[in-house]
Amino acid sequence: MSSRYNIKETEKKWRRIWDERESFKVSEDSTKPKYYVLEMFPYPSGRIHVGHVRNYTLGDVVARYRRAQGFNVIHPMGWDAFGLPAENAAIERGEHPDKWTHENIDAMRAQLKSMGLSIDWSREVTTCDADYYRHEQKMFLDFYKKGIAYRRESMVNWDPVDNTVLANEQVIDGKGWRTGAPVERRKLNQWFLKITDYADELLECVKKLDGWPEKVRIMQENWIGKSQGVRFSFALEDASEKIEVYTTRHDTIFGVSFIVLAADHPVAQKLCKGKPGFEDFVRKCQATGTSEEAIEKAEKLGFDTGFKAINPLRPKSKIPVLVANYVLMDYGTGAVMGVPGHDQRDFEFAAKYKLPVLPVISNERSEEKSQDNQGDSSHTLGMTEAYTGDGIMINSDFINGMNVEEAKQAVAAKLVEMKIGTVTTQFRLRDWGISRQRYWGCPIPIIYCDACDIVPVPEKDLPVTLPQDVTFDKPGNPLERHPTWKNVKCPKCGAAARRETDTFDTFFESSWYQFRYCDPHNEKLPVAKDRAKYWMPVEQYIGGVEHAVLHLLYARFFTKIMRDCGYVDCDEPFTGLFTQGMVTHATYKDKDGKWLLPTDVIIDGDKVKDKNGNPVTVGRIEKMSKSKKNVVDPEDIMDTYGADAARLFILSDSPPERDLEWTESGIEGAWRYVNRLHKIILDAGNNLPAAGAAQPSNFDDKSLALRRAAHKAVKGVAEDIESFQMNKAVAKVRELSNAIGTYEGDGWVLREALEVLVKLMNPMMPHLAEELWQMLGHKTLLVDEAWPQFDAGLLTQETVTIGVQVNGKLRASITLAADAGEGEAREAALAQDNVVKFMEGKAVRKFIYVPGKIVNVVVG
RNA sequence: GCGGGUGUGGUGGAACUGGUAGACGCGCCAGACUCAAAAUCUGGUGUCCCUAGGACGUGUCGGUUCGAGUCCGACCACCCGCACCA
Repeated sequence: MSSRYNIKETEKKWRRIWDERESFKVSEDSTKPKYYVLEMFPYPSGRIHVGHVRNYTLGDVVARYRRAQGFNVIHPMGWDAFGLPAENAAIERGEHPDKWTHENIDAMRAQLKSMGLSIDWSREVTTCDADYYRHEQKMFLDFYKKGIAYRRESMVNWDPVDNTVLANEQVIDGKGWRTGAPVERRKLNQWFLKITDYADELLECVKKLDGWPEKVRIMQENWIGKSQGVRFSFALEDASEKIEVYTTRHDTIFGVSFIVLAADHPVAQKLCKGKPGFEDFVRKCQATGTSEEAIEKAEKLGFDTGFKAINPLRPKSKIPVLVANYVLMDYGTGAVMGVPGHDQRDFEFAAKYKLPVLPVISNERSEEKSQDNQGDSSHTLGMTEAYTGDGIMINSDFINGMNVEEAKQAVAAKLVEMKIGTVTTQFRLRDWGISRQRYWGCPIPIIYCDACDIVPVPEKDLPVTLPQDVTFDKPGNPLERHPTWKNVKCPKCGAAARRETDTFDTFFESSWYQFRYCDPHNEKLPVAKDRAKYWMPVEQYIGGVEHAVLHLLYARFFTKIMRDCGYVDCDEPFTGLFTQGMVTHATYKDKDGKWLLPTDVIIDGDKVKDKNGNPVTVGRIEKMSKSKKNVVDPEDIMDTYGADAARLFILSDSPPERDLEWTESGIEGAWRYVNRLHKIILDAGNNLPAAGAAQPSNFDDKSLALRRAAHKAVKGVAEDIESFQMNKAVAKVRELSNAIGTYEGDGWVLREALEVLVKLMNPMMPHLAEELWQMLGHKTLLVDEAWPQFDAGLLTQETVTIGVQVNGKLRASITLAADAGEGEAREAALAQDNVVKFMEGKAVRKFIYVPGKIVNVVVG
């Protein structure tokens, strides 16, 4: 007869029961308030990692808690199944992406199920299946009809050896990851969605998303980057071309000392045609990858066109025109006015190419260094950086003496009056490029015909499915070289035509899956309008901060264009958002400097060795990654300690928004606690009155104290879960179980406390809670039980102990009635020996009493 | 480079809107049980001087306040994102 808790069997048993009773299957129910809990769906890489466990545990706590609160909770799961890793697996191991992906999904589904998540698996979606992606092909055609989707040229990373497009991730130090060849920027015709048309709405709405973390809202606002500025042109001295620039710092127009153009700016191309060295320079510019980071970090390079531009407000001054690698044609006008005195990037460029610095805003530093600079200085005036703050305009003609804001107004007015400039609003946000030159994605339903140009695939021919017979033996897109797939007849004229061989960016799939879960088997529509109306928006979305900008912005945008195409009646997909931190682990290296898995390391006190007894170096605690081998396998963990212990540990130590350090001792501690809880109920079992027995008429002090603890926990745990402070919720559950563990007294009170405990721990450790609920004699399932109610009368304290300070330093503490007045507090405080001692006989100058908080006696 | 964040004992963290810093864990120490060990249970545990008590203490430096982990300014360290990884 073992009384020990059989974790594996018990957990399996409850999962089977939930499954049999379809406990988590939901449908629309107008009698109940709905609650939509969604975690970012996983990419099916093959195995779940601890980051997934954290994500889905957090969501499950919320889902189970809301369900106990009486909500009709929808909590679905699916697979973000298109993407690069499947193609890499195909290249490396010869496995077909479809097979590889579906096998991974099966493996990961089993792993996720073993976590005991309260998921409605009947709503599972897989984005690489045609019954999912057919709907986005239809939506794309609608976007095209409405002018939201369009085609234009844009830059990609090009590997000149493999003759293939590289993802930014595949560019390492400017070189292709497989070939090592220097990457080039190359122009390609690609599809875009006009997210810039929605910039204003996306900006205005994000400001109102008060269920989102402030930091994410700020990041999105900055990403959209609305600015007010002026667009105007510089004429050239010896050429008829004009150079249009956009600037938000038109106040510094008298400080312009050069103009820079993008290498592929039409004016640059024209002016420099045939100029010695220009072709080389353009090639050098194109040698940087397309990522903003790479461009910003690259050494600034310039090429003098030899031409001079004329400052429209100071026609006498002729300023050099250069071509530079830090200006991009995609941004603004592809030309920038250089103001090295007041822009750090321009300053660095000027310092390197010995361009003059003309300070036009006075501040302490510039006043010392430039007395009366009239605009022909040829040095940096000893300045070490640009001055970007406010100040008084100097060396600036009619705006001298104004501050920055006044100067902006005056210059803008002047340029408008002269009819050479316009005041404009500009966004940093660029249109969303959705074309990918890859096989494993959703085909773009477009046909190119020599006669009819761009022809949408007729709706009756949807979905355009991926051909299965593809090979990955050569670099590049297999669709491109498929013998038959791309050759079709033009739907309009019947002539020979070609399919688009690009596929969608995988952000396309993840931009609307939240809708698909509401109606996952609908064959006609992405989602029926009324179903979306019932379930949307998502009350609680949970995922990593790494998605703070791109995925979340695209999903918000997609919701708005689906709305405008008549699919749904929803403005914002996610009203509540929580961004979790990473999971980290210590790193280990053997004596040869090779990374070691935590399971290959033996820690004995402060000695760390490998399996052969060789010393191991313990490195920094870092984000779990395969490359550093500092990973633990959730399946191993759940096998050894059970899902509840894994869930508990994930929740207990760190606040969810911060990084979580996975430790062996931590998971062991959680496991011990799971067993301890089981033992507490087991020990109490026989001494308890039956469930539902009558409440005694009065309680002794000990009983009252336990009741207080239980009711306080009900309130506290609910508050903590709602504010996502799961670590505090766990601490409160532990406090309650500590109080129960030391309690000896009335059985009714003990049962009350135990039942509260079991209900409070249920969202965190659902298998154990269900088992304990049964051990307490209940026939119902805990998943169907309501969250306990607390008695507010048990939460108020009659007396409080507060600190007494003398001149701000704590000297004593006093216990007072909670509603004691200042007189009582003063009397009690001044009666304390230690208070008298530190007053040193001096008079009370000020007496501060904050009821329930503190007394501060100020003397001297 | 630009944008966003984090920093509290040996350790993960707690501290409500400025009011007794260290809840709850992990680790460690001591005790109980045991022939012994493991497991379990009980107690202790910021540092220093150690005396009932005191001094110091929330990344660093400065400020506001009767009172600062919390507010303000400057700095340091580390982390995340940067549009084709998802």
